Amino acid sequence: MNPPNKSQLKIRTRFAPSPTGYLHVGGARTALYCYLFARQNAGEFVLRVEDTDEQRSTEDSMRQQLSDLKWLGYAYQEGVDADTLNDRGPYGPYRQSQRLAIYREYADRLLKEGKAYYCFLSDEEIAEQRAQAERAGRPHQVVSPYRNWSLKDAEKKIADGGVSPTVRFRVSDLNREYKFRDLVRGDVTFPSDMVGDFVLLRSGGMPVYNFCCVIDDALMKISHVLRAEEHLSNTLRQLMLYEALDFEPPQFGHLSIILGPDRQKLSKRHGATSVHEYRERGYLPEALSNFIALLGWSSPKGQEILSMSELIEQFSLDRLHPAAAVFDEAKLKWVNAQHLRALPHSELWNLIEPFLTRAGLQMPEDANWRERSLQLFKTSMEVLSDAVELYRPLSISGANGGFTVHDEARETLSWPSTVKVVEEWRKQLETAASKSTSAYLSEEEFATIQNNVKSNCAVKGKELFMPIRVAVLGKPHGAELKILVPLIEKSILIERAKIVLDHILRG
RNA sequence: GUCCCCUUCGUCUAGAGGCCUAGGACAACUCCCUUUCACGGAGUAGACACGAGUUCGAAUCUCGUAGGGGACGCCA
Repeated sequence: MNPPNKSQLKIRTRFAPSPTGYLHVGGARTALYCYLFARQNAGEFVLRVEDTDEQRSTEDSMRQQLSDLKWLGYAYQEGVDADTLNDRGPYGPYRQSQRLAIYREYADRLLKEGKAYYCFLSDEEIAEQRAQAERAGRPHQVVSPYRNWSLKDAEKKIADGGVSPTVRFRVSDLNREYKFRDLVRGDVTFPSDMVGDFVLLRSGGMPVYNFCCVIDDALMKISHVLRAEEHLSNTLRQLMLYEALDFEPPQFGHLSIILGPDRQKLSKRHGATSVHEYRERGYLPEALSNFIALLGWSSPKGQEILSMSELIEQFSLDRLHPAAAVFDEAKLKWVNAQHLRALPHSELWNLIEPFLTRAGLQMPEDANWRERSLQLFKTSMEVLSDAVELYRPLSISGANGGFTVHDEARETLSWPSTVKVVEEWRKQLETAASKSTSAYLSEEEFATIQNNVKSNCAVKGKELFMPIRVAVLGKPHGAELKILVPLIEKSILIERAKIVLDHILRG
């Protein structure tokens, strides 16, 4: 169990995505841990949108990310609502672009107290400085000639017009070490000269990440900041700001990053990186959560398959692993398959149906038919989209389920007995069709037919089953015939047998 | 380049100085079940990055080395 923060009883976590692109699986994991930790401690989980990058932020992206978060089920008490995009909660607004006045106020305060200053350096001058530092092998830090200007002089220069300065934090006077205890890494120490005077407000007045982040976390009373490891060194700047602003810092925990198979930071060139893609491919939200939870955390019971409520119950900060983890899709698939199989059939059907519909397939309405089909296919599915190829031969939407004789069938078709078997299969089906008005064969009828084929053709084993399966599916491998065949209309079976016969005759 | 972080089977991890002949899971392989495919079951193989130290004893503590990652933005 995690001890409460000494100065704050209420645990409050936040997830603060920037709406540029899709929700990344790494972001999802951060959100998950924040959610789990808050839930487990009867705390609050806040969603804040960090949209201070005017160029790259889009409302579309925000909407998308919030919708993916909702799909994952990480409900937050406060923040931007996924459906209405309206704020919810007492510490709003929750979009940084709507908090500009707040940031300005604190910037003015720092300016007045001499902890920050106006800087008139141009992009070109900064680039030149960096190039020089590079050549000299010095740290790439900005040294502003304006750092010693008085606020009055700077304000006068601004009043004269023609300039739009940035506001920089004055770290150059600081000369000390900043220490903090990271929730996942332990004690971390940074020397203050690790960073140069950094920007608080851009020349347009738009604040910068490190500045907003500190103000918002403090104002929103966040107790625990769990975020990705790439922010570890930002913590130094933020600690300086907490001090300058006289805010009490939260507890920080820096989560290891997620790597691709080549041990580089997971990115698009590794394949799917967004929650959205996994959603579209037919992964279950509980399974994705289960899998990403295990990337850097382990169940104290050694459990591999955990439901959301088990995650909430078992999660703890002290089991967070500091090393980077490789995203292994094979294991994700396995986890998904486990969750899939545990689902009640009615629910499973509701989940696969959209995939079938999107693929243009149509299945019988009959509940019993659906039940039998799921029974048959459930163990062959790892992701929901696997249902498409499994169900395609059962579609009643015309075009005979897209039936074709598959390449895999070549060997079976080359056997001398195959023609005989398929021909007999067709004959038996036609007889059965003429005897009963039911569209489908019963399991018993199929058994009888199969037996007739067996004795009339004097074949058994592979020579019996494989040709029949080719006549049903177009390939020799697949589901068990005695359950599969009664799921397909007799007329369709007859048609397929004819197609296969035709195929053999044409060579 | 500078600073910070990290390092156990191919992958995710367990491991808090003796319970470690290093455990589990995915993947791989073998066998069993099975008319096929899958499911399921049983097994096999496979790791403490390296080097010093501390200690009676080190995967576990310390220091170095190497490798990987991150930061050094008017991105977040």
